[in-house]
Amino acid sequence: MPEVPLRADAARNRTRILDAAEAVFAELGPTASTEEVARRAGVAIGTVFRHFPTKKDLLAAIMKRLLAQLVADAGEHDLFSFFRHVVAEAAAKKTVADLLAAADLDIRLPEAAAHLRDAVETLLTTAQSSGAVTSDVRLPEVMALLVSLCQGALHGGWDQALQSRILDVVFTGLRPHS
Amino acid sequence: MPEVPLRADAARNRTRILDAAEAVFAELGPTASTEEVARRAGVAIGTVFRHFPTKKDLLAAIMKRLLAQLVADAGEHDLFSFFRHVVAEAAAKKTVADLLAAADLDIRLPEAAAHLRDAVETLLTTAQSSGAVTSDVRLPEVMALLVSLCQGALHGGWDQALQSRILDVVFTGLRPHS
Amino acid sequence: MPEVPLRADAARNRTRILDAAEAVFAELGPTASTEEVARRAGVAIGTVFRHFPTKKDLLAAIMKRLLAQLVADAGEHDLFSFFRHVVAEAAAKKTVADLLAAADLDIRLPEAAAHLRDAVETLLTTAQSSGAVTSDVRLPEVMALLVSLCQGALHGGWDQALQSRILDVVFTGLRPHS
Amino acid sequence: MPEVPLRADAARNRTRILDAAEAVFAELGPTASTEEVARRAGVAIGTVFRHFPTKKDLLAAIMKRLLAQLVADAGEHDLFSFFRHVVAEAAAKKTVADLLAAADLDIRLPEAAAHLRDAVETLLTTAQSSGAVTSDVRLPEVMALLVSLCQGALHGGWDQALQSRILDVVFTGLRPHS
DNA sequence: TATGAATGAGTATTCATTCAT
DNA sequence: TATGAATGAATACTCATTCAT
Repeated sequence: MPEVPLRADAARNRTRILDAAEAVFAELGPTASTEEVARRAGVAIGTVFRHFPTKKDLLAAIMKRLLAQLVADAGEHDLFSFFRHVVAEAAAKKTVADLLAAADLDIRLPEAAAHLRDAVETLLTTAQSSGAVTSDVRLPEVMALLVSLCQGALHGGWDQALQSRILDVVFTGLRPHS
Repeated sequence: MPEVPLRADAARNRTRILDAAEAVFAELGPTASTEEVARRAGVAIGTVFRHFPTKKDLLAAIMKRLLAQLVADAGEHDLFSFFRHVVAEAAAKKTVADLLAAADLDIRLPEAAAHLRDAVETLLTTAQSSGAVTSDVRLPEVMALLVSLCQGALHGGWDQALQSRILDVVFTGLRPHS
Repeated sequence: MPEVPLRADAARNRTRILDAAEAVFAELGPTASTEEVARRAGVAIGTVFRHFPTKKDLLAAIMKRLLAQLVADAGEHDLFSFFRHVVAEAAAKKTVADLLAAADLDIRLPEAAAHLRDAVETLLTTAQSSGAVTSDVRLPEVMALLVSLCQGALHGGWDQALQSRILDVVFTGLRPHS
Repeated sequence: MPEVPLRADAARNRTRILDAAEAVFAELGPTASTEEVARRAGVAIGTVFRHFPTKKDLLAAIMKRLLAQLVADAGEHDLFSFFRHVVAEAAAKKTVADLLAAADLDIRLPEAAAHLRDAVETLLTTAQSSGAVTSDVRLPEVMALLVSLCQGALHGGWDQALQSRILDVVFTGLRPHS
């Protein structure tokens, strides 16, 4: 939702660049070169910098988009299935986790981060109301576990079965216990 | 434990460099320059490269030492307190988590990684025998949770209380449940 | 005085751009970006390049206009007051001096330069006839002194009083001496 | 006179680089690329930046050396012949004038600039004592005239004879007048 | 004719690594 | 063996200029 609507071609390039950047940083980590992003997007380097004046801006834009997507996804999940979904995404896209965790996320993207927190809070409250999750836990530790698991999934190369068993441990920890 | 024993001064330099590198990478992340490591170690850059022909080698050496330390620490802990210990270390030293998680850890340091796995396996078996941990869980998910929490601690800036609540969720998930 | 008369709006843009360029280069020096000129003129970058196909052309056009203005001013001055006027302008507008001095001025703007020379020659002749200036000096050194003082004023940041004392030395040098 | 004496090879390179830089900037102006300086000096680009961490530092170093040379030269001249000498140098080396005039000279090289001012002051005082220069003029205007003439010589492409006639005007202006 | 997005060569600077002293 | 100067590839970013809309 850009403040000034872009020309059609500019908008198309913006998207292309974001897509390419997401892929490149997912594959090669955040030290990948902007030149590589341009190459993969099929545009000249200047075009990348016209859209994102700084590499940091480019990274921030990716984060923003990813977080917004997660927030949108939250609507179709309960807390546990949202965990599964996010962790699966993280395993696939390096960036999800890297960026979820970016130290300065709150600094650079306070709104986007807050939205995600809100979405998870809703899921948590619902889950607690329905008795699926113990009322002992609060939002911060739930967010922290989500982030941790993403990071783990990212670096760990877990297979499907293992991922499941890991999440089961955490879910058990979140359920009400006598 | 070098195969050919080093001259005393060379050995001293090796240690100095490792110490400096640990500190530098902990502070500035793995993109910190080798030059900075040399400066902090009080040796010339050439000396660093004589001992560790590659930056990767230097990073690997740090990992190896850190893992060895963790293995040694394992002896004085039960599974839960070991979790607490490792996570606390990770929060303090960027490197612990970064390196625990390094994708190519198994590839580059297969032995060191195996040793840590063995140590955790011992703790796990003991914990299961004593009934502290459910016999449902197996080593891989325990390792994965440990790694995930380290990563989370690293990037999350958790305070003491939050860290405690997070671990409680996981511990509950690991305990036997009716 | 374009050879083909411009449409009214095009002419207006041309002037706007020249005004903006003069201001921008005066403030930021000749390394200021053409984009900044466009911004300040309130036109798109393409418009600047349509009117002045090259940055050099834009600079040349400014020079031309400035020189023409100086020539016009000459009519209202004697040699000494003209010196004062030009030097004061130079102190105010970086460009006057920079451009007066541009190495390729004669090459790129032979006519405009010749006109200025003519104007100064008239002033000089008049001054010599009236006995205000020694008949020993000739046009080239007078022009050279004028250019030098402009350059000096430009870079020197002279205050009013100093500027006066500097000019006094030169004027004394130009006056008839027993 | 570096604080820490350099290794012989490093010192040799430092000089080479300064020489090359002086030539390059003289020819192509201060926008010439550092790469060109390296090429002309016969060293790799990294070497230039090891010696002068910033392009500004390199320019400052040239200035410093040039100013020091001028100060040294002052000892062998009276005021008028010093003027001649400096102006002749400026005509030959773009840099002398450019740098003499550098807006931030006082900011970046206060000592070097002060030394030159001192040297000229000595020459001026002597000239005034001997009656060669009027006691009306003071140091600031003398410095300003020197700088202006350098700038003029730099950009003007004056031939020998013209240079002489220009200086004669200024010298006449400086002499005692009835 | 005006717009402003796209191009791409060019520039300062960094840093792992090599090698002469 | 240690030193630290030299190397040079790599990288983020700029800006004059072109061209599709």
